[in-house]
Amino acid sequence: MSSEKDFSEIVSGLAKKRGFYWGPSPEIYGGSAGFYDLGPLGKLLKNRLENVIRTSFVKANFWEVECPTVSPEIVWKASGHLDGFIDPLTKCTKCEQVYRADNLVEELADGESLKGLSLEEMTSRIQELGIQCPKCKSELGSVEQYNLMLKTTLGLDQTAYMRPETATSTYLLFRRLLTFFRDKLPAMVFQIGNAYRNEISPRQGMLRLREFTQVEGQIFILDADEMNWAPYEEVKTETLPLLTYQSQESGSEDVQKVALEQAVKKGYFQKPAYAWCVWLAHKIFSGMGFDDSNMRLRQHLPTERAHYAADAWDVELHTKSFGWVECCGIHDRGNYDLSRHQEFSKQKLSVKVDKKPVVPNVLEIAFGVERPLFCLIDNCYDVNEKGEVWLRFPPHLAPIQAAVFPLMGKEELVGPAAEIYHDILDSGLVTQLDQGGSIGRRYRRQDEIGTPFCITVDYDTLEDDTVTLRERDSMQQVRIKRSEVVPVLHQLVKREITFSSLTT
RNA sequence: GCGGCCAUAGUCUAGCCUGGUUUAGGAUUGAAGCCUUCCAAGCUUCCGAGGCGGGUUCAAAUCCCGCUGGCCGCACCA
Repeated sequence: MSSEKDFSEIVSGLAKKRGFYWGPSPEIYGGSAGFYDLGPLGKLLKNRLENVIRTSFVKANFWEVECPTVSPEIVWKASGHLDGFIDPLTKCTKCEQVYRADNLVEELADGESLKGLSLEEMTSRIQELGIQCPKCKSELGSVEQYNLMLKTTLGLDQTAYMRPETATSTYLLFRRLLTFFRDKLPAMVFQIGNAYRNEISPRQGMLRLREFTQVEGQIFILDADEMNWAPYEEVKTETLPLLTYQSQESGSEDVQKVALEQAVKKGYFQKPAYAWCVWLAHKIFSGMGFDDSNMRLRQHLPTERAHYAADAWDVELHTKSFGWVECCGIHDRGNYDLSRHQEFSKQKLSVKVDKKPVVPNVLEIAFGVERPLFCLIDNCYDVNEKGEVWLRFPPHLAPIQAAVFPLMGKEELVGPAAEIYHDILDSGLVTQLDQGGSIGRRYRRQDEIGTPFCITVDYDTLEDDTVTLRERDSMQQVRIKRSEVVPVLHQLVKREITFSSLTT
């Protein structure tokens, strides 16, 4: 087995070679870290993941919205991103090493903290404490803020920011949504769209991007409903692969399969509605091709979680490139966001409960699409001792679902192959017609981009109207009637039948 | 952002140290053709490269500097 670093390069090499993703973009100008282009196959794959996500949310009674990616400064003032999500940085005046001012103080001065101080106060506090650059013992410069939002300007002079999360833009719709949902809570909406973070130094390719597609599902919900949640009752006997904070503190990475209701009983989840959100996140990731052998739900340690959060869990996926990768957060945001926007916008963002105004809580499922996209390619990568490569995508996620070949490039075989190709295309599947090179080479090409099924037209086809259907993973073939090609492919892709059922 | 290492066709790589011998070599992929009745077969032909910008020199892929990007370590990842 190759080292972890080597493997991520193998994955990226294949992705680049076969048109999954390219970068950093713009490549012909040298590229900017944290930006990638999706090639034709990568875009198909991403669309398939987004379709799974969209379908899962819709089936769970969420409604989709889309908001602008740019909002004026006040929005981010209210959300807390402008003041709260800055990093106070200080730079050594001599060696130019940059430090997080708050971390540096907590580390070097016992019991001291910069929490709640202004930038000027932080600077003078560091001087008072006599803190110097740990590296070269020189004086540190003044504390400055580094905001992770990308700044822009609307019109001539209105300051605005690219959204660092889609969630905030969804919250701004609360009054409209309340009307749409006819004043009834809970209200469930989701958004799939781009978000932007001006990372100081993006690394690890597709895992840390400055522009990425975010998915965020929101439930606007009242206290009482959080504890009494009908959808939870329907799934509470299902099990989830949990890694609790207690096991982590005891140094264990062992996942326990725990039924949802057991997890609530044991206090891993405080609220049934939150537990259901964790279940839904797990279900969405299962649909995206990950199973419990490479997925776990990890509870945040008490030190990691925000002070107001009773429950805090992540979905993590295991990769051969980077080990466990954090891919999704399930958050109990309380009523912080709506309260803040109510305060800043002077608009009423409450509902009446027992004749009193109450600002609802928000439960959130949040993740980026590019991370599971990368993890799926990583997980599906397979290579044999001859160096032949397979991407073993589940059929419903494969960019190209079926390829059609004439056994040889003869006119009498190419004609029928082209007809079958068009039939498959018309039926709504993505397919490819390939007559270049030997038949073996063409099978291999499709293996390498993860096409689960290939159809080959040979001389028997001209006699008895049958074709061979070849499965990627087993490399087995079966003859089926030409008229069955389209329906059989659809059944295979939807996993209604297995390939082996055709061979008996 | 700091330190170390690095950057040659789509991909992997040779040459660089010791400047001229190179029309930058190979493998693989890709395209066209021949052959071929099912798993990267064979033969022929073809496409395709020293990141960007400066400097040194008669001459730079080769030496030097800057930028950009990558990897590793540190920091960062709300």
